[in-house]
Amino acid sequence: MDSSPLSNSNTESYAEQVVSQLKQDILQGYFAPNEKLLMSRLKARYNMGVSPLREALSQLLVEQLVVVENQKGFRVHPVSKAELKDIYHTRAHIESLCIKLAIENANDEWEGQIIASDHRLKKTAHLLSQTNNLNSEQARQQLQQWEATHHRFHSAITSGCQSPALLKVRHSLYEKASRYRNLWLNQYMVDNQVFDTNEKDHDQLIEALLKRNSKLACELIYQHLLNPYKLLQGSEF
Amino acid sequence: MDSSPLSNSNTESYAEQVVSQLKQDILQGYFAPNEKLLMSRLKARYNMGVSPLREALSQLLVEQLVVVENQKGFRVHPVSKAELKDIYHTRAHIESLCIKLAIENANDEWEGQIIASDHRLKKTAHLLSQTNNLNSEQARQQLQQWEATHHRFHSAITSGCQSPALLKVRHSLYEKASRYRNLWLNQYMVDNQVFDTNEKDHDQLIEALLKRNSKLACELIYQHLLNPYKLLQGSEF
DNA sequence: CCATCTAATAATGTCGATATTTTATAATTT
DNA sequence: AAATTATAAAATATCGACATTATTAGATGG
Repeated sequence: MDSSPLSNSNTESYAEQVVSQLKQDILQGYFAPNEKLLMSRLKARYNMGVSPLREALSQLLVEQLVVVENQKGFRVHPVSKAELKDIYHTRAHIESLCIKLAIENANDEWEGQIIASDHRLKKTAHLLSQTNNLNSEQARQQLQQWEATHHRFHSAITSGCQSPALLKVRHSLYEKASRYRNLWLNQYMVDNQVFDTNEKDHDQLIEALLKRNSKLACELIYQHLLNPYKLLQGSEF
Repeated sequence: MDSSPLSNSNTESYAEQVVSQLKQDILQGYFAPNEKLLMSRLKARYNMGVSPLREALSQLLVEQLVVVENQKGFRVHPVSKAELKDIYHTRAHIESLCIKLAIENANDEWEGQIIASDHRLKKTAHLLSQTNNLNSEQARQQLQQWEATHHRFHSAITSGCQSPALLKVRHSLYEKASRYRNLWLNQYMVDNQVFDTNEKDHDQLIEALLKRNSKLACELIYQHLLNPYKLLQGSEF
């Protein structure tokens, strides 16, 4: 038995470690879309040989975060307006489906998690609203915190669908959508108006959820998830 | 330019080749669920070194066809009744969604593909109905042919949704469902009754599609895709 | 000056070797 | 005899090296 509660005693392989790092670096835009991923550079950055790197890239290949061409190595998956649209709309459909199923399985535990994560999110948003300069380093961190909390709120709702397969799809689409957000969302697009709208959306959604109004909840989440898309749509890149 | 019409002049890497072979071997049950995938054995079977094999396995890891534990190597992904249920139901939901969107985008080209692939499928089924012994080698091949044609029919319908992301999800779920079919479907479960029911399902579905009756079509496809699940549900394994 | 061919340089994909860890087997103790 | 420990065998994860292929830079010719 293991004394430390959350530690998984068996160590992670290099390949497993580098998957999450590489993924972060692609999602957050450290590597630009379509950028060639030189093995020499990756070896230096992550301090390991080619074998674990290629295994990690093979995984990201399936997740469509990188592309490969034989004898020409790996590149970061390109971005396009068409893919942006596809990802955001598919994600909206999928999460809508999650919510429909979650309402069918609704129980007290589920409701509790929603209320709790909504509360946490409101607190984080409140903190952010008091930050004057949204370009400061402090604000950057708080925004990231808000993002994480926001995601946890949505996860709390969708996890009620009780379908690992569907949740895995949802998560994959969330990641890809977040990449476009990180790449294309200009700083000045995020203002207090956005957070206000978000909070209103959530309040409406929660009301529909608690009333088990499936149709309305699905429609609300669908529109809610398309909000960032509408902002991104006009972006140049 | 390339003279031979379909040849992609750049050769496939070993890793790319072995992905599809390994996948086939897992989906068709050559490797049993949970079976340990010894590198020595894989090297001998596919005639290559560990590097391309590990890269291929890394891809199948993301597709949840294998699992890995550090320092203990790869195993075939286990099966369970819970996963069987999840996969089949999620697949039914996803394909239902595909059809809803396809009807929204409906056009003549789409209708044509449906009619054509339905025709091909009926011919294949007719051939099969004339085969007496369903256990013969000939029948086995015809059944596989029917499966492929059946899949093409459904692909023709769903491709109308025009969403690469959604279709990718659908395909992944199809593969995983086919694994359970191959592993658990007893020979004697497939009889002419099954094919008759299938044909009736399809006729109803096509009628709903052509009439743009989205609600009905979604309900029909959902039930249609759960048919094999109902058979498999009771299987021992 | 631009295009084409050639030489060099660099990067890729794969293999074999190695250190480490796990598993199987034998020996020892209670 | 069962359980524990020690030993041997096997398997894994990673690295460095090599052959092959792609890319770049330079030279040649139009």
